[in-house]
Amino acid sequence: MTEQQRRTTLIDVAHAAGVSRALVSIVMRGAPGASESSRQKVLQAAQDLGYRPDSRARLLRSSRTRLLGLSFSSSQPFHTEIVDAAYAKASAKGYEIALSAVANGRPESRAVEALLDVGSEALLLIAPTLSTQELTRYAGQVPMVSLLRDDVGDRVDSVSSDNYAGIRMAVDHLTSLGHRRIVHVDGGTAVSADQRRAAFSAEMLSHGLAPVTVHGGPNEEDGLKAGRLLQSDMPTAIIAFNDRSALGIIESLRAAGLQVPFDVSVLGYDDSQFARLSYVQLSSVSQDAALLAAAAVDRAVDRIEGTQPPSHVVRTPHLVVRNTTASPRFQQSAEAAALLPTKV
Amino acid sequence: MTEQQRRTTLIDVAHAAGVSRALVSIVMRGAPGASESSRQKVLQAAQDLGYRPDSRARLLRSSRTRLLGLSFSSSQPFHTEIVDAAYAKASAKGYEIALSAVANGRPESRAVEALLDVGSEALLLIAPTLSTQELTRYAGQVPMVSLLRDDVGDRVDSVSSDNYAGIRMAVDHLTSLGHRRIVHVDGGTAVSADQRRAAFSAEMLSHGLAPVTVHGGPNEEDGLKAGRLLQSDMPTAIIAFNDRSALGIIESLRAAGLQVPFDVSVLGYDDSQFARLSYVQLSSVSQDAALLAAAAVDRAVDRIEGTQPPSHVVRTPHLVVRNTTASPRFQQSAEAAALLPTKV
DNA sequence: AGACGTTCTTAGATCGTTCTAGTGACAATA
DNA sequence: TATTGTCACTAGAACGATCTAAGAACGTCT
Repeated sequence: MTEQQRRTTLIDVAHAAGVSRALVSIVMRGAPGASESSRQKVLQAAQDLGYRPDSRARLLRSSRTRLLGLSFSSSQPFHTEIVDAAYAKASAKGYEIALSAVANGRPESRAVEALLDVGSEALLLIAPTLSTQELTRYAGQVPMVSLLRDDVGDRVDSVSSDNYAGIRMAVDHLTSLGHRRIVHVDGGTAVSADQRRAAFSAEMLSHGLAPVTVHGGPNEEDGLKAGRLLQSDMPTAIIAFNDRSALGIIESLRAAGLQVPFDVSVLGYDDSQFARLSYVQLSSVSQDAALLAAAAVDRAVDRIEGTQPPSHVVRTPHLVVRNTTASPRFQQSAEAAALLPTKV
Repeated sequence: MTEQQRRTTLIDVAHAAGVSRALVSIVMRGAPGASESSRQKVLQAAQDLGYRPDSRARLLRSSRTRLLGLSFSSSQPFHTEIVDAAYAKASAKGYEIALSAVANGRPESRAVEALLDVGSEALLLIAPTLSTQELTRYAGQVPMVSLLRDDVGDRVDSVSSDNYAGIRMAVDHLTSLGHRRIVHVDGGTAVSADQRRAAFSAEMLSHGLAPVTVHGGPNEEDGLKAGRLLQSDMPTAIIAFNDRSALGIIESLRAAGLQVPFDVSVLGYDDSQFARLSYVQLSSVSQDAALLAAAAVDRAVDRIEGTQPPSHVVRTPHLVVRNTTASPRFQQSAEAAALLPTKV
């Protein structure tokens, strides 16, 4: 048979079980008000017919889809780590996740509208690039939670990681290792890049150090280019905008015959899969994707089920020290020198 | 106002424009049967009220969602390249894409059912791991297209890349460079791994060479481990299961002080983003994600809109030679030797 | 026996669309 | 003038679920 068989509906099940539609509905959604015997009868019939409730019809009537819309950027592996964690958390709370990717030629607004069309009860956006105005407009239709970005106005929830704290940890870590010439390869126009750049400047100044920032971006090639630029005047430590950039930077150092961390220390950001690869072992500032995602799902569900106002959750990241950061060479010799009596 | 405003519906627009629901419906879906003047009136009213049709209701009635379900594995960057291309193609054909990820703790069946619940008219599965039986069962409900895997029974469409041809190209390329000791680091239990392993054996034998295969897997760590195993008896060329594995292999060679491609040639598979990174420049067998995705979307739409039977499309991959393959050293000296008069 | 309270069950309205089968109006044809 | 045809428009029934309100059935208490 080539033709697609008609979908089995409540009515079919009701017929088979010899009861009314309404009773089947009650049983299917586990509502109270059905005797154990008829419950069994109905479940059996549903099972036999392979019945699956039609979520469109269900939603149309009840305006509940138990669906959370999640938009992410397909080119950012770190985003997919958040996606994974969000799935787990949502499913634990009895929600499904509808995914929509932001890709080349597919702006965030398209992604958002696709998610709304499909019936999402709340929207989670990873590092949204929409203007606060646009976000606010969408937030009128459905609760919205922004991940990794917190300047989203007061109608939109946000769950983000404290970029200032993260950069502070990074700088503290490196200075405590003895580094003084530290460069930040920034994220260019990426979300959070401004905050991290500002945080870097502030933190370096507070250590009495010169904050040198070079232009970078969110991926390997950006890091590679920035690394080449630094060739002529190499610092002893580099704080990258993220792990991918850090990989590019490390590669440029390798090409220049420099060893990490012996000659130069490199610190990433995100603590993504890359960082954990056994041959990379990148020291990195972890935003903990899983916790971030879980918090965002919690927020979304709270907003859907309660009447709480939007809130802004900021998590403090933590530092994961692996094998790409160490004391600078000159520092070691300087320390050695310090052990000697000072000859004026 | 904290409360969520009620959705604007056809009725609201009809009121505002002073016409009937039905006419608004006609205008909104661009159907013939409305005068230009009232068309304008309705569009204006819809615009003013910010009306967006409710796809659930629309679908419920018309059983058309113009939605294609696409499942992918969140941990495979190559899959997200396909996702990107599928979005572009689908949107060109007037379809939206519903995404569902296969992740840790989220089996493919969950992903598939989520896509069905949301109203997908056809399903595209990237490298499905479901049994042929299960696939066939789902295919009874909705057209299904398998990507990158072709042994899916005759009820399911498939769009795949010819693994035999791909491996043949790989082996031919390396042998023509002069390699004779070529090892395949396989994909373990991954989809397509069997075919590539078999193809490798067949092709090597047809060249009169010994087919040596070592156990690997689909990611960097797998490649790394396999590379270490090879240390004791290093071939002159390695064909990896995919690019990620190739990266791990290269890393293991680097660690052992071997240079690619000077000491050992390494060939990847997929021609993914990784391969194209300027500091990697991996030679690789390209399956051309964009074309594969486009073909799969075409198939799905054909199945939805026509009554064609399932078919199996097999595309021939092509080789992209970059900087990780070259003639082996000993071969060069052998060639040099060949130039000399043979001393018996 | 009748009134009453539970518990189980059902009819019918409803959600926001699309679709079928009309109704009117107006021009063209006989 | 009556008939036919076209075109713009509309009323009302779907679609497959949920939900409300009300009807059976049954036991318990006066």
